[in-house]
Amino acid sequence: MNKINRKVEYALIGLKHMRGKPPGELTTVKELTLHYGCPFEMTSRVMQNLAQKGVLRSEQGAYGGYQITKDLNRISFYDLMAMILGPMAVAKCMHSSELESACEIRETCNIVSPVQTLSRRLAEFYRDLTVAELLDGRGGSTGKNLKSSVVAEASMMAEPT
Amino acid sequence: MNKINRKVEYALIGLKHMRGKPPGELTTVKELTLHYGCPFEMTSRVMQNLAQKGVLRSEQGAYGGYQITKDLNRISFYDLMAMILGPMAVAKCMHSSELESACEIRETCNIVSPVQTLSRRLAEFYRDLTVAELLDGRGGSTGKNLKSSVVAEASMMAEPT
DNA sequence: TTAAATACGTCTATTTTAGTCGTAGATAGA
DNA sequence: TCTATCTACGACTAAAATAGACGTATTTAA
Ligand code: SF4
Ligand code: SF4
Repeated sequence: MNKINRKVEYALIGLKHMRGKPPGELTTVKELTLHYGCPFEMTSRVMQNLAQKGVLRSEQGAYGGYQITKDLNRISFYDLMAMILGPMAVAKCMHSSELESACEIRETCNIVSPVQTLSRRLAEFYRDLTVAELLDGRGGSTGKNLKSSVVAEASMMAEPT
Repeated sequence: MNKINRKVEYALIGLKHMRGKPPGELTTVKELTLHYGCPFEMTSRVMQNLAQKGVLRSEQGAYGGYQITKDLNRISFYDLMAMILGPMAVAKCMHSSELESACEIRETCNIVSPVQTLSRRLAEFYRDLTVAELLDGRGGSTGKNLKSSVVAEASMMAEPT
């Protein structure tokens, strides 16, 4: 459950790879597929997305490739996901302005407010986490959780049978 | 993206419904399907899961039904999801003890550590959020985000084209 | 004895995600 | 100018996860 999207992983792989390079040096998609075994077309598409959003600069033609142009400290993980997957919608009844794609239960639903709460807080969480923070690995713990021992009780449980 | 699981929604619907009742009064699945239009079999299964985990008490036979037995303040949203969906695995390479279901990229992957970081922090987030807190709607904001204006910059963007 | 409920294994349909194919366009260098 | 090598992108197919249905057994109050 709650699996991270594969495209987003490829984005992280690419960004991590490019970060370790001297400034100005380009990276081709082929290079990424050879190093990490990620599928060419998909990775290519992801890089194109990031280029469109201004995170990368693309250079076409022979000896072309991609290059990071934006400070990864200024890009939240939320942004990264949104660039690749579009805006986050935690449930069917959100962002569905009109009738289209709305939830068939919505009229009688008693948890719209809770779900909106969840959506808000989850977005907050993702926006608060920068891509640089993630890639640099200094994400041990928020330290915020010293008070949560009250909740930990029921946490050990197996898969539903 | 990041859509909440439907079964979990049905669980919340059921719990919210039962919370509004006088103690001792039972709730049938049929009652839930009539009130909220959620599918009978699925909702039934979800309630069975919650009963097995001790959140609900089930009474069989005619005039049977379900009843909340555990303090929802002591159940994290993480727990609720885990009861219904099993343990959270943010990526293929996690919790896959042996060769089975492991990521085909794992040997060369350069982002295992970042992904583990994400996993840890996300679990922390979900464990820190109680079901009661969610259902009662007092989940405005964590107030923790006053420092995140630096990140908000790139947040307005449309779907990938 | 019966009606109404939970319990649960298995199956099918739908939706989402992952990955491929084919082609067009840019550019450095021979 | 021609070619190798790259990005750009629309459309398509395959695989996996999610959502839901069916069938049947068991429990229990009336
Ligand atoms: S169930 Fe309620 S909350 Fe979930 S999508 Fe439908 S309406 Fe929104
Ligand atoms: S890509 Fe890297 S992080 Fe993601 S699953 Fe495979 S190994 Fe784990």
